[in-house]
Amino acid sequence: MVKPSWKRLDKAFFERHTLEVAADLIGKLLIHRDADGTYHVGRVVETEAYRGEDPACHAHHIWRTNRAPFGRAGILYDEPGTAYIYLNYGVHWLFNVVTESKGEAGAVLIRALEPVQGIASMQARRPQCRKIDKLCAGPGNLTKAMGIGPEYNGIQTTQHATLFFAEETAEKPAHLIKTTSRIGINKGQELPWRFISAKSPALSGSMASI
DNA sequence: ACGAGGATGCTCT
DNA sequence: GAGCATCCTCGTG
Repeated sequence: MVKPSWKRLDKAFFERHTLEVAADLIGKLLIHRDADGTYHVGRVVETEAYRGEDPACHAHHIWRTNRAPFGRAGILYDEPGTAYIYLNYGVHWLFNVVTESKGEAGAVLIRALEPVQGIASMQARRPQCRKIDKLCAGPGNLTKAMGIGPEYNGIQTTQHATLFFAEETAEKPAHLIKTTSRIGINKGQELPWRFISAKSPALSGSMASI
C-alpha cells in the first residue's frame, strides 16, 4: 500500500461530551498495525456512549458514590483517548475509548466497523465469518478481526504507534447518522445513546438499522 | 428467519 | 454467588 491519507485523532477530539464524540466517531477510521506490520483498518459505523450518571456505565458505582476512581472502571476517569478493553461474558474483548476531561467518567464503545484494509488477515482471524461486511460487525467480532486484545488496555490512542483512530484526509464516504437505544443492556435502555451509520451493511445484529 | 442455550472468566456496575 | 456493553451452533418453521 502507498502512503496512507490519514490524520490521527488527537486528545482534543476525545476531550468533549461523550455523546458528541460517539456521534463524531462514525465515519472515522480505527487502525491497528499488528506485530507482523500488517495494517488493519476499519471505518467506524456503530458506537455507544457511556457516561458516569448512566446506570449502564461500568463506572456508575464510582460516580454515584462520589469516590476516587478505582478498579477496572476507574480507567474511565483517565485521559481522553485512553483505550479501555475488557473481557465480556468471559469470551469477548470489547474495545472502548475514554472521553471527557481527565477526572470525568465517559467512554465510547466501538460496536462495528466496515473493513477497509487488512481484510485477508481479518478473514484468517475469523474463519467462521463468510461475508466481508460482517467481519467487524459486533464489538466482540471487531476486536478479534482487528487483532486487538487486553495488551492494549490503558494505552493512549492519541500517541500510540500501532493502535489509534484517524480521519481520512482524502475522499470520505457519505453517511447518515441515526440514534437508537443501546444493545444488550438491562439498565439505561431508554437512553438513545447508540449511534449508527444507518445504511451501512456492516452493522451488528441481524436487523441492520432502525 | 429466528429463538434458545451454552461457553467462559472477571468484577462486584 | 450473581451478573454481565456477546457470539456461535443447532433446533424448529
